[in-house]
Amino acid sequence: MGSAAVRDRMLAAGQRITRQRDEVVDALERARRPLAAREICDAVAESNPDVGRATVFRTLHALAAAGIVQRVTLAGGRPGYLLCEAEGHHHHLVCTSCGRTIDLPESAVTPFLTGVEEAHGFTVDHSSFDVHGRCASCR
Amino acid sequence: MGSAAVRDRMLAAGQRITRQRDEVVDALERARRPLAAREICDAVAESNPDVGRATVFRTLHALAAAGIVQRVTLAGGRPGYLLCEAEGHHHHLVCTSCGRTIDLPESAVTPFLTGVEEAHGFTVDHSSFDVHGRCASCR
DNA sequence: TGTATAGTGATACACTGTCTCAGTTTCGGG
DNA sequence: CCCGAAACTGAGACAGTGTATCACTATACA
Ligand SMILES: [Zn+2]
Ligand SMILES: [Zn+2]
Ligand SMILES: [Zn+2]
Ligand SMILES: [Zn+2]
Repeated sequence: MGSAAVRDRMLAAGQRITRQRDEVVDALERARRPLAAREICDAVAESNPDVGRATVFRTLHALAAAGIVQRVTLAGGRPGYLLCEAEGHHHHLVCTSCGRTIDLPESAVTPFLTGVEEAHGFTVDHSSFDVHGRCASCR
Repeated sequence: MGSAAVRDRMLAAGQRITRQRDEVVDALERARRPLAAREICDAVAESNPDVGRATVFRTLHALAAAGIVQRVTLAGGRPGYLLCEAEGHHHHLVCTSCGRTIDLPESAVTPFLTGVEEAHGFTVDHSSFDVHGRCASCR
């Protein structure tokens, strides 16, 4: 696994460390930007052609459940997977130019959601924001 | 077309009114909640089995371009299509219990996005929020 | 009514994702 | 270090989403 922290979080979630999961994490670490499922399959197949597609999806699911990977929406509306330093659920700004992402601190999001809940009598269970644009270095 | 307003907006966008597009709008009007592409295809096929799948997708694209239909994310992450009273791009709260949606006024969203832009030197081109939870009447 | 052009249906294709099932691997305990 | 329960895997089938092509048709507008 990429790091001991990642390893521990997988084990803590009752999940096992396998060769295949290593490959998926490695692919995401090398990219340092969100990848489409297809890109992950291709990257993994390059170092180990025997890894099945189903395993890649299962791994992404397991990594997301452990809070290691976040599912984001790429420009064009297609889903992508992102390996994050930050732990737990959070939101991202996605640069349409360089493809990199910026973590959005929860402190910026919580007041907004609270306001929405109060204004509409709505209880938020889950939220995910797709914010696309240009990062500071791409302007 | 469902209403004269919808008809005019299609024409204003250089788009034509066809029997097939009528069926799609009717299906969405009857549902009064976001529908998956598959559900729309099924509903349309019920009243006119000769409408092709490709046409349904093209119609949804055309309706979205005219601001008549909004693409939202259903519980489970699957895409859905919603016929909105409100014109133009806006965001929604989606109730995981009854499936209905609540329009989020831009006045609630703009300050949040402006704050994000200022805090990160980011220029927002497009945003879409998936907010799932329970509406006032489902609690 | 005529006509430029937008729209259509069939079909093929690519991507995302789930499920099953028999066989394999991992991890923790003894 | 070995064992076994349980997690994991690969293959393959299946379903949904969405785009592209192309010959044909219908619409809007003058
Ligand atoms: Zn992140
Ligand atoms: Zn950038
Ligand atoms: Zn709306
Ligand atoms: Zn509700």
